[in-house]
Amino acid sequence: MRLTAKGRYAVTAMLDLAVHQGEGPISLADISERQGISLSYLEQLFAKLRRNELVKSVRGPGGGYQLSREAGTIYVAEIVDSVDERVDATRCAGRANCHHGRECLTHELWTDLSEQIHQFLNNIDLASIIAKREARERADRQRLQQDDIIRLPAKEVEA
Amino acid sequence: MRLTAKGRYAVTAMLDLAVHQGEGPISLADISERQGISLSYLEQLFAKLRRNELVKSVRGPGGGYQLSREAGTIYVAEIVDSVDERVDATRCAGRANCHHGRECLTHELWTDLSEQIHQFLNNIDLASIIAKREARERADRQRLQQDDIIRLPAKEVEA
DNA sequence: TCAATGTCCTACTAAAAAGGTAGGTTATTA
DNA sequence: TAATAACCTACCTTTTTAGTAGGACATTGA
Repeated sequence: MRLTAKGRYAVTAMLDLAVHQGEGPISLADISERQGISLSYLEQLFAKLRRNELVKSVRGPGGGYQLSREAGTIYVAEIVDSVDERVDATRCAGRANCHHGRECLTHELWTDLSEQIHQFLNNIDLASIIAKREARERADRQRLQQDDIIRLPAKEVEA
Repeated sequence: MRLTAKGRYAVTAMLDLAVHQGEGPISLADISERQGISLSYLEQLFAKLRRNELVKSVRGPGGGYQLSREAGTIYVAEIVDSVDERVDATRCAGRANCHHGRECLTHELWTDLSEQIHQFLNNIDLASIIAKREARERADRQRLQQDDIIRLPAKEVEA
């Protein structure tokens, strides 16, 4: 599991699509402007996202991209994997200095951990990221209203 | 949160230390041989790990490195952060095209997610990675013994 | 029909990061 | 005092990142 700027761009762009879902196809030019990612770079990323069937495209004027599935069924791990194409492995399998069997121990520990991270990201879908944020904003607004009504000193509200 | 080979090397090396904890200082040469990471590269990584007080060193013959704390109190996120020194930000804060406020939405969604990942890795300590593996191995061994005794067909055991 | 708008595709490139070399100095031990 | 191993700095090669350039193809609407 790698997690670089490339993956971040892809997730950000997919979130952008999710947020504007239902407004018809979204052009990469729009995303480029909104998210500050170069158009050509987005094109390369979306070529991969399309090959992995995470988005579908509409060509021609008024065209653009849409999520190919519901935002609630697209998981972060899929997105990251699509654009990052794990060269990975790096296993000591073919290594000369890894002959005693027990030596591989921590290598395997790492792959175990890596698998945990992957599963974690495989449980976070686009819709829930958006929902989580909206819930937080609602809570923030409510807290502010309470402040207005009860006029608690700021310090107590913090806690 | 970045997650590259660099971070993997660091975590792997730290796991190696954790596994050999109690055997006195472990030299980087040992880790280099066991894990297949170049000595000089390890030196660079451990300079950072030491600055972040995750390991302590003993110089001279018989010297090496040891975890500065119990393996159960060292978390993966700390290790990754130590060596990866997030250039990060990449926030649109100073961006020209990010003026309408609402435009930043997905940027913020990403940082939210990033924070989630960070918290996840901040809850996994070295000892628990090792423990989890040992538990699994015990389970595997027991299953094998059961096979021996009951002689179930392999297919049923799988399920 | 044709110009505009978009995806789609390939090749190239500048800059940064990853990963590794080289060549030391310093502290410690036997 | 020789060997060991941390510690430090500068450099270098390769890979990856992020972006450019230039176009072909599909679709729309004027």
